[in-house]
Amino acid sequence: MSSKVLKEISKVKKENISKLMVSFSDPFRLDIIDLMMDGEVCVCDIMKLTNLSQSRISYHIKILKEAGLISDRQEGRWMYYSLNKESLFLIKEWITSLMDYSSNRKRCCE
Amino acid sequence: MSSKVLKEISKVKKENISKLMVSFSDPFRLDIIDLMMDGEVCVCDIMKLTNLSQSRISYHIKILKEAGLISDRQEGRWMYYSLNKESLFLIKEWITSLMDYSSNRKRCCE
DNA sequence: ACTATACATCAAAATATTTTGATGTATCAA
DNA sequence: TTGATACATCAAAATATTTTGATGTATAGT
Repeated sequence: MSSKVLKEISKVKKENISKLMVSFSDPFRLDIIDLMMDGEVCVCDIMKLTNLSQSRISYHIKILKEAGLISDRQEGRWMYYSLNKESLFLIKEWITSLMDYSSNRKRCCE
Repeated sequence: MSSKVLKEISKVKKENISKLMVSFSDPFRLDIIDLMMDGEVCVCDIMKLTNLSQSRISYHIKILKEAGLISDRQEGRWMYYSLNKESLFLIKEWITSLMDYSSNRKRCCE
């Protein structure tokens, strides 16, 4: 399967980006990400602010974590989650390279 | 449901971004997007280069189109698809605003 | 008018993701 | 050590997405 831009930034990164995009593809995850904009949040914060159930939040947090989008830090009984700037940078980099795609039009099927 | 950054860039744009992210969340769609990097492609091109079935490609193309990520142009029996720079810009803008999130750490649950 | 090509659309089946509710684990405070 | 809190994990159910194969539509060439 051809993959110009994605191949350029390596196979590993392609999988990273794929997971990051999946992270962003759910509206509840977008809301959770949005809550992390101000800094760290714990699951209890997210519960209060979104009315999602605890296990439901844990499920989405897990996906964000496995995508490398967030980091966690334990403090007693609380888990604090926050956004990883490196991951955001990776996506931005990819979007930028997509945007720089050559705009010269070609014909096909000839 | 709270949505700071997303709210800033309007409800309509939030839905746009959500759809764009869904577009990127499938590996085959990422491959199709990648093929469009060099300019326009037709379904037949994508078939040749990816070995996906025609209806399968049509299905994914439809999702990309509904997300506003690609434009089409008909020429005889062929449909030519290409990436929309505006959509890519929208995503980049969003990622950028996410990256600019304030890094001051807060406590919660107190 | 007939046939082939290029693609879209549809319904059913296959598959994947998400949600729920129950249970498990670690921490803390009394 | 007991009970409460904060969260993770699990299996089953609910739901959503994707794939397949068949059929439909428009265009083009003969």
